[in-house]
Amino acid sequence: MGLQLYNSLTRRKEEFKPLEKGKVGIYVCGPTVYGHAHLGHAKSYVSFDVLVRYLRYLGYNVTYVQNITDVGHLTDDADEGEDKIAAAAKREKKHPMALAEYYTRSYFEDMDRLNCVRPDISPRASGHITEQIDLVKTLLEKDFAYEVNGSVYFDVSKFNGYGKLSGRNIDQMIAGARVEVSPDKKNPADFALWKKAEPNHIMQWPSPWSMGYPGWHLECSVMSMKYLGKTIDIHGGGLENQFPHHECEIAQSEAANGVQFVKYWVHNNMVTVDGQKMGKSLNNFITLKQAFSGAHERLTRGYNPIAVRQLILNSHYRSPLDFSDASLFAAQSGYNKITETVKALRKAITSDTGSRPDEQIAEQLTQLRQKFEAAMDDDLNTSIALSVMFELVRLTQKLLDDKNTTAATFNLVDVLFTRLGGDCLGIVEQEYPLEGAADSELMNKLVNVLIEQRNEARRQKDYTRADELRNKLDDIGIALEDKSEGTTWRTK
RNA sequence: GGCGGCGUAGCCAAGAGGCCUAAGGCGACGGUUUGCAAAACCGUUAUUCGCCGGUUCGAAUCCGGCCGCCGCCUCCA
Repeated sequence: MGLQLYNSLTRRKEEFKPLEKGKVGIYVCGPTVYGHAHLGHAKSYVSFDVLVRYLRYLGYNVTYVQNITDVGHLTDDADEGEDKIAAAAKREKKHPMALAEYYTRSYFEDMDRLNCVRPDISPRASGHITEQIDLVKTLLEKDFAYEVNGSVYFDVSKFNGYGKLSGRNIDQMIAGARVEVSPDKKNPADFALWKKAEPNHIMQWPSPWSMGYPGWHLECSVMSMKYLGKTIDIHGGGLENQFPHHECEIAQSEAANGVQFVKYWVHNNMVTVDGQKMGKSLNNFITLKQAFSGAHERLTRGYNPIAVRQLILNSHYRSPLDFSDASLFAAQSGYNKITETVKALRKAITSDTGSRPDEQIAEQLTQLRQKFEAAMDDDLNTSIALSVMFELVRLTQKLLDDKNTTAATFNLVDVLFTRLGGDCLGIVEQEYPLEGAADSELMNKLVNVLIEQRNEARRQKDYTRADELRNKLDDIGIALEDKSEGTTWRTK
């Protein structure tokens, strides 16, 4: 069957076929870096990360491009308003480029923690001004655009495919327009390709029309073309960008090149927090740093970034996802279960090279792998893929209880955890640091001193003392577990 | 006003005409284990898929109506 992807352009699942055999070019709309990344970014970029990972698992040579928007994205509608970066820079009293750099780093940091693979290319809009000017020139030459007072607009009426992605028609939108239309525009749906800057605007560049800056939609077209070609395999982004952003990208790209811009449009759905749209005014706006640390009044604790990732993968990328403390808590428990199982499994793998894997188990593992792949092939059904991981957890625990399980069998199981849970889903790590996550060896030694004290008390049958030690550690978030091979600890 | 989505157990969430007397996770409860716990394991937890009607031999899945929730259309991932 092969990978089926839901294509927003055709509104149905289609078999994925790359333009060039064995190779995939994918462009994903990146963040506008004027603030820390939030839960919405997490859902979006984890979803596309899994797509990229799965394409690579299938053997494709993937080029993953994700832009960084550091200029041109306005705070207001109808191409009026301020530049988001400029506005935030003023607020934080920073140079716009310093602000963009700061939040770009913050973004990568958060994405790293979510275990998202870095894009192959992370182009900045501000680094592609000349290319953007060139595209505007082409559109003017081909009469798809017009200049007014130093600004250039795309003439939507000249491009008859406008609306094909979002299923809208221009007349409808004019009727429903709630915004005061710029007097410069011929048609309310026209959008800015180049904006003339006010003299005090820091970010401005010379162009044939004015000192100014590019319109927001332009950067994606330009950078997509530059790094992946005039027609690309996959373009991803959030559903809210389907209109107008992606619609505008299609218009300007196809008008300029005369060929199809994108073969498969993939859109992921939005998040809500406690059942409502996430917004600063609702006090439910949660950044990733807050989710990881727990520093938000809606959260009772901090959550492991991979647990956040796992929660995202628990539902389908095209379904909306509601974040709540309860859903995060549930994901954290599930994440712990998988992680602890993998750790125990890896501990059980010895250097015994002579053993052979159990054939029945090998057969079961093959079936699990097939179920996983079938789920992922079906438009990335990560919910089922994740359930396979839990089936694997149960099987592993059974094998761990069985003294006859060979090292070779454990190895086979680990291969599945590593390939499916690790490479594809990104929830199983290659290596886990010391017991207790990010803690130092010193910490480990320290806790072991206390464990030794408690075990001494237990030997003396002084259970009051033993329980007191355990409770005190529990209070500071360290859980002790007495196992047949000794007492272990982990952070909660 | 225009466009779209959703409503499945206490909670999250798959399933999209017969394999469903409905995956998986969380939680809860009972058991095994334990000094007691924890973790792990075993078992229980929806005869039913918002409501009402229809199509069909057969519907959670298709159609119609109603109710409820949400999103986009304006910056957002």
